Amino acid sequence: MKIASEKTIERLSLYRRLLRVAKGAGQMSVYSHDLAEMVRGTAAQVRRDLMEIGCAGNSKKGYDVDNLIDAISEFLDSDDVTPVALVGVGNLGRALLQFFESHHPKLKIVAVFDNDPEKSGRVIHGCRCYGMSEMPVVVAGKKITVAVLAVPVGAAQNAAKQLEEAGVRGILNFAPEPLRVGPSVAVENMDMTMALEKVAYMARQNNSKENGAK
Amino acid sequence: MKIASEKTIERLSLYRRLLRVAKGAGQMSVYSHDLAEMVRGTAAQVRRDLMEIGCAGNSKKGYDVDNLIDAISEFLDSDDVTPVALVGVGNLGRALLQFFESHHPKLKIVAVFDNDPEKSGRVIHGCRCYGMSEMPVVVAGKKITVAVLAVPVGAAQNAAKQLEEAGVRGILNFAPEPLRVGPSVAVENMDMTMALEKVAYMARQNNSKENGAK
DNA sequence: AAATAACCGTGATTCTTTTCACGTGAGATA
DNA sequence: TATCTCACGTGAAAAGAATCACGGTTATTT
Ligand SMILES: NC(=O)c1ccc[n+]([C@@H]2O[C@H](COP(=O)([O-])OP(=O)(O)OC[C@H]3O[C@@H](n4cnc5c(N)ncnc54)[C@H](O)[C@@H]3O)[C@@H](O)[C@H]2O)c1
Ligand SMILES: NC(=O)c1ccc[n+]([C@@H]2O[C@H](COP(=O)([O-])OP(=O)(O)OC[C@H]3O[C@@H](n4cnc5c(N)ncnc54)[C@H](O)[C@@H]3O)[C@@H](O)[C@H]2O)c1
Repeated sequence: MKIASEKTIERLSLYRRLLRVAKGAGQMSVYSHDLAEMVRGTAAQVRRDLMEIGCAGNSKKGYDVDNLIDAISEFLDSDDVTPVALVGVGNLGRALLQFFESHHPKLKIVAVFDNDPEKSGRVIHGCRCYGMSEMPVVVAGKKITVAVLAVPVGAAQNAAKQLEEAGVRGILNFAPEPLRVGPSVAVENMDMTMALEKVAYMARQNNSKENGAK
Repeated sequence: MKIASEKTIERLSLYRRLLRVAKGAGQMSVYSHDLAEMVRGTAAQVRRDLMEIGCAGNSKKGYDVDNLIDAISEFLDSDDVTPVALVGVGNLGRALLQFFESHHPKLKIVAVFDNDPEKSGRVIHGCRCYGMSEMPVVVAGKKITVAVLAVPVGAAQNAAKQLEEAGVRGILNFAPEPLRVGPSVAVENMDMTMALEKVAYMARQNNSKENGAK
């Protein structure tokens, strides 16, 4: 399968979600400009993204919603459910566990890890919690390749290392700290502190634009 | 003050955080390549970013850590503490509330809103919870311009509208749904579903790269 | 059946962001 | 003091992403 740019992948994920709600509302087909409007982008870009995954519409009815969803799914998803590990079951970890429990058909959290001995062995939201030392065998046993990392800052780098060694190839990192891992591990950072600082900055720009300051 | 690209702003936020830990470890100065290594970028880019905010180092000792932190802070932060609102105090909202309570000197959540009458009037993590109808007066009264949005999908667009009307100029949105707001409101999406799909995709790429499939 | 209109597919273009690479200057070395 | 080294500052080149714009196709209208 061809490879697409990260930006395109992000947008495809978005398109699919919006297409699903459109489908739920009974819509059978969409135009590129409809999709564009939904994601606040341009029609040309939508068409380009869809072209990347070799997806054709026709000129009078646009794209068939079902087709599109299937095409995007074939591109983004693996054929079977992808097992995911969660590391760190604190406030955020628990929220995430519950959130992903329901929201995704193809991504399933199948194991959680925590170094708190209180938690080891317990079942949280239907997931057995393992100690960190059990990671290699559990990860290998369940063929886990993707992990969500929600441990405190100081512990993130180390946990990432352990995950890498256990065979994980993609980490969604919530700790506000860049991870050092080998080139065969993809890391995506969800840095909320950064995000909030950014909106605060931009809000201030907007504000002073309004209030006179040229 | 000059305007910088969003990417630059993101990196500045990251630099500052890493500089603070370096400072905590007693380091007095850094070279551009040190910073670059920390953020997994290039030295040239670090220098360019710092140039943007008019920040000079000298050739033998690099950049002074204290100076840099101050320069970035002057650029990113407002002079006084920026008051922030949180809308939606569910699982995620509570975690965020607790998280930001401690972690940031210049951004402070000063009010939370929820439409659950159970929560109205209660104090959660030191924050008074208001009903949605009280938003206009509270936001105006506390001069809030930035909000964190953590309500369920169906409610996000509406809440965003209310925030906009109340005077908010920047929204950090956790609902997996693009918001339609006017051009004077900056929106930053924290779309975890998208992020997880993305790492899963990339992990799969990495995996098949390793296992033969050219 | 010809004309019209709307929208897709995509080469070419423009705009943005990143990287290169080299002149400069400050301290170390001899 | 002269030279050497190393990192900064930055114009120029390269790479990457978004937009433009137009030919082609398909349904509808006259
Ligand atoms: N809470 C939030 O809303 C929020 C927001 C943004 C970022 N974060 C980040 O997410 C991470 C987790 O936040 P949280 O609020 O859930 O923290 P938390 O303290 O509530 O939970 C951390 C969990 O990790 C476990 N843990 C600690 N050290 C560990 C280790 N070495 N190995 C394995 N597990 C370990 C703890 O037992 C605990 O269960 C932190 O890095 C935090 O900065 C949290
Ligand atoms: N929980 C997670 O880890 C997680 C992860 C990613 C994204 N999200 C998103 O964040 C949002 C919140 O998630 P959550 O898990 O905290 O949900 P939740 O159901 O636990 O909390 C939602 C809160 O919003 C309040 N609310 C509902 N309708 C409202 C309205 N119209 N106006 C004001 N408040 C209203 C509810 O009373 C509740 O307190 C959702 O959009 C979810 O998709 C959550």
